[in-house]
Amino acid sequence: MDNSSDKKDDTSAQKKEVLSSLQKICLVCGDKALGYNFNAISCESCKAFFRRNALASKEFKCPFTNNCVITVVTRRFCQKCRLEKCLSIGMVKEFIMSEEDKAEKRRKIEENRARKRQRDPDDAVTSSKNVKRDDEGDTGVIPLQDTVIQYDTLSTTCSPSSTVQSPLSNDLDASLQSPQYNYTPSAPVTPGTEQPYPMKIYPIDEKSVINRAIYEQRMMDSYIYENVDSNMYGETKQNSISEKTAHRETRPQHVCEEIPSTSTNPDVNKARDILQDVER
Amino acid sequence: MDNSSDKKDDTSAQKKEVLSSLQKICLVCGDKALGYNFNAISCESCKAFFRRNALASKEFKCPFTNNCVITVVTRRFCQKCRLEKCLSIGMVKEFIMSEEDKAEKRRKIEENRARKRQRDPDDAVTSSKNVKRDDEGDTGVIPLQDTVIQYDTLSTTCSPSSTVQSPLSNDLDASLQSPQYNYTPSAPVTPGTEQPYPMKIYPIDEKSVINRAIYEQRMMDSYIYENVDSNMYGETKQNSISEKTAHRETRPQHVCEEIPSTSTNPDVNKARDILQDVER
DNA sequence: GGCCGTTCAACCCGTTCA
DNA sequence: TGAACGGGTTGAACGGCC
Ligand SMILES: [Zn+2]
Ligand SMILES: [Zn+2]
Ligand SMILES: [Zn+2]
Ligand SMILES: [Zn+2]
Repeated sequence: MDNSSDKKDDTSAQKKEVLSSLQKICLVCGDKALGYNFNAISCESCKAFFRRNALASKEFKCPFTNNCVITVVTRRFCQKCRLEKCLSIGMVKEFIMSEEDKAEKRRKIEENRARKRQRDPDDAVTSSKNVKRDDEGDTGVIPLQDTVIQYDTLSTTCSPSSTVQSPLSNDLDASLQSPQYNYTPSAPVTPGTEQPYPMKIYPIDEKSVINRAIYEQRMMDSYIYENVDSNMYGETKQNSISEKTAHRETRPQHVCEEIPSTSTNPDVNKARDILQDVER
Repeated sequence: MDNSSDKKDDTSAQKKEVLSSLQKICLVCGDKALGYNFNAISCESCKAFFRRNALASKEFKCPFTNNCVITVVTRRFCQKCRLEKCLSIGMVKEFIMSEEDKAEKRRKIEENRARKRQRDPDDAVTSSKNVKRDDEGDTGVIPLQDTVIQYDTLSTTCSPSSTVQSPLSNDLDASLQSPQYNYTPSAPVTPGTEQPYPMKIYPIDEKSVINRAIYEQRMMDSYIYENVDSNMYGETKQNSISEKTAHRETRPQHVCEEIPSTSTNPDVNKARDILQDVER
């Protein structure tokens, strides 16, 4: 069908194109993907799905074998398996902004807007998102539309076990015994500021550590593509592309930019631990 | 300037539109349909009928010869044949919410309502006004979305809520590819030790129907992919603004959607035949 | 340009009521 | 029984920071 791309004339541009097209497939459902979302190549819908459901405290249930094949068509049919697949292909729920993060972001945006408006008063536009109604005795200055909602409150109970293990780490280790993973037990990880988080929410520090780990994971993505591919994620399309070996050097860099830089802690070991924890 | 693809896109869009208008016909009775219900294009009445009766344990009896032609007029006359037709054209009774699910949903709605009430204790419905200022005149009024938050804190067990879940793919996979998969009704394979649905047992024949639907679905899948692949995945990118109606193409879903005219599913073909008959 | 969150219309499931 | 409706979920499009 794609006769246009038949010519594989080693133009690196072309190669790259093929490569990129290969990677533009959601690892969850096979739909078209634009890039990474929460650390995995995924489509817009799976991105939204993951963001909406991964932090929910409730657990979906699949009345069958917890093995539903997720495709662009069937993805809506079983939330449980879809979410599980999201996790198994490497989406990281810790990357979802917490309520606080979101609030802060909103605040920042508002700030910027205000600044800009001040600079160009004539062009005033929408702006203020939360106007406070006076008729109600609201105490705080909090944006009213999103109540706090602690998703993690209580109920850590779930996830007792079962579920599939993330193939990612396993495959990683197995397929390429990366020497870079020789970690040594040390890791002080300065506790420093203690976060009053009641539970599962990772303090900033830890989060950045996770990011670090994620970075590594990403580095491995290309390998996964090469080795695992069709057999692992089962029947996602026919896929067939033969020149897999060609795409070695996927994605240039841009990996590090995600790291918030709040903490420069090079503690990869810990990161890995946490990551595995997370994956579990 | 890829006008060629443009044209193709156009054509395809057009075709799709025609198709979609054609498909707004209930596959069961020929009445006007609004969309999919329980995985098949069907009218409101057949939807209600199916929901009410598909899970009923009692058997209907055909007053005639089990061969009733179901039309918008005759659909009331024989429940037996109507239900059968529903199943044969691809409606899936597993998509009907279980009692448990419904209760959960009700509870959730109630919860949301309460929360909202609490937030806006004063009157309701002030949103009649659409403040859609674009240019200027910063009114200070904000859109104030009334959609609510997604993750509600603590719902314990969750459930599928509105979207249907179905193991379809799984079953499909199993039954189509591994014949050894002999699903025994007694063991729905619930990892959870507790009893899921009170009546989650699927008789064999029913299952085959599901599988057939799923098979169709999968066929559809590849069909869609082929079609979409070139024009949409190829250069969708910006896609430009254009009409809103144009976007619908990414959503191919469901079983017998755009089956051209030759379907691999005899039932659907038959349904279509009958349908045409009916229309006459 | 990548990747977050946000928005909103469409979809589809259940409920209600005549 | 079926038309009308309420509402949760989904996903495309978009805004915005980096
Ligand atoms: Zn996806
Ligand atoms: Zn499932
Ligand atoms: Zn009908
Ligand atoms: Zn009959």
